[in-house]
Amino acid sequence: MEISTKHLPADERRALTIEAVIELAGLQNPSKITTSAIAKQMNLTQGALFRHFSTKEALWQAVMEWVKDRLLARIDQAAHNIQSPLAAMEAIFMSHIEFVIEHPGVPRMLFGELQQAEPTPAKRVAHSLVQRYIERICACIEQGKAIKEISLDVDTRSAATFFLGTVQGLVMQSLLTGDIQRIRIEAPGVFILYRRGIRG
Amino acid sequence: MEISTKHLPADERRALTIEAVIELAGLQNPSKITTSAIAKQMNLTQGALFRHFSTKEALWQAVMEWVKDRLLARIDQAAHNIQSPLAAMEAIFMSHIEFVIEHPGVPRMLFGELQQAEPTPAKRVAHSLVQRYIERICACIEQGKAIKEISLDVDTRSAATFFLGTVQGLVMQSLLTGDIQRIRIEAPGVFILYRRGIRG
DNA sequence: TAAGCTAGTGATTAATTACTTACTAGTCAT
DNA sequence: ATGACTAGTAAGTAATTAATCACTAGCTTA
Repeated sequence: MEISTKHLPADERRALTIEAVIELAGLQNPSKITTSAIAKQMNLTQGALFRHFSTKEALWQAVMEWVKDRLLARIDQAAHNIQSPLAAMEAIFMSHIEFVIEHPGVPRMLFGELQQAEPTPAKRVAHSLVQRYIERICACIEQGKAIKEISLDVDTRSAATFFLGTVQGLVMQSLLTGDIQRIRIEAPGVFILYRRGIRG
Repeated sequence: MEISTKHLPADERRALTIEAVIELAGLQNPSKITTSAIAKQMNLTQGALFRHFSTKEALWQAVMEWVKDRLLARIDQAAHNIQSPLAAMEAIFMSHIEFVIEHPGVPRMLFGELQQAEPTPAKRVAHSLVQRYIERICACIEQGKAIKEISLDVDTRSAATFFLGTVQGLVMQSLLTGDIQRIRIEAPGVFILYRRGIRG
């Protein structure tokens, strides 16, 4: 239909810009994405971007907020209405993996942003995303302990960090093989190992 | 004694340059380290660097080679003379953690380099480092299976990826807290979880 | 001590980058 | 249709970056 229309309303253009950044982040080092590259990706001139985002930093912040909202919503929905904490964690794990497969640039941006020396606005958002994510995993683990599904001598916080590290490890693997789809196949096996590690 | 001597022999200067890069990588996003910043870190003019490295890319390759040699040597030595495969893996894990604490820039550079779109020389080296690392972990796991220390229904490759991911997760945690030392405290607990996951 | 080489300086360069601006095309309400 | 507003263009700017170069200080050896 309307492929590559010029003159879009501002909010649509903003949304498209964010998507363009996330797509590019899947193809190259996120911290090397230039405003020219973003503009090119969406058939726009470079200057036009600054009509919608006052600075590049503001754009990155918007991107991280998009990521935060979507990812947290996704895992919340995945865990919704699942009684068993362990089963909820498995659902969160798998939905996170699906999210990463859809948007391979996301974990790369997250990690890159957390590395930033100065506390940029985007880093702040990334930080709060990870913290909230870990809080939710911690809550599952505590519930699991309460009903003896999870071993009491597991350190909750360590196990939650470990959970996220597992995803990160799968992402690293995909960077090595260059094949993102593979992590969908490997993920269940890796989650089994994780579950055996914390089970009561 | 000889603090900040000028006019060093070329190989000493090369070594100091590599160390300067690794130190800076612990403080800021590795892909944003400029040649000026490196020179400043070692009290040298920017142009002088190019007497020792033909391009910045060549410098990065040298850095990754330094990392590869040191890290592989470290884990090999850690596993040396340990009979039990599981104990060897624990020794490798802990020595890797110690290495990361000494050089927090290293895992950040590794991950960043693997993200590079074009296959730069540095990326090639990073790639081979990770592959060799994983091969060694795979070998331990296979040995462990042979003597029933490790469960036979564990997928060797997944478990090896998982091993590295665990380290990566701890690094991520340190980026969040800003405290590298903390991972030394958390590491043993996390390894216990890992071991429980694969134990026979 | 003088010659010869090595390593460092400091100024310069071309390319790239985020951002600006003067102008213009497209859209929509009246 | 017209006018007002919105979004896009294209050219430009200042700052930063990797790399170069002419020159020089300082070891080393004869």
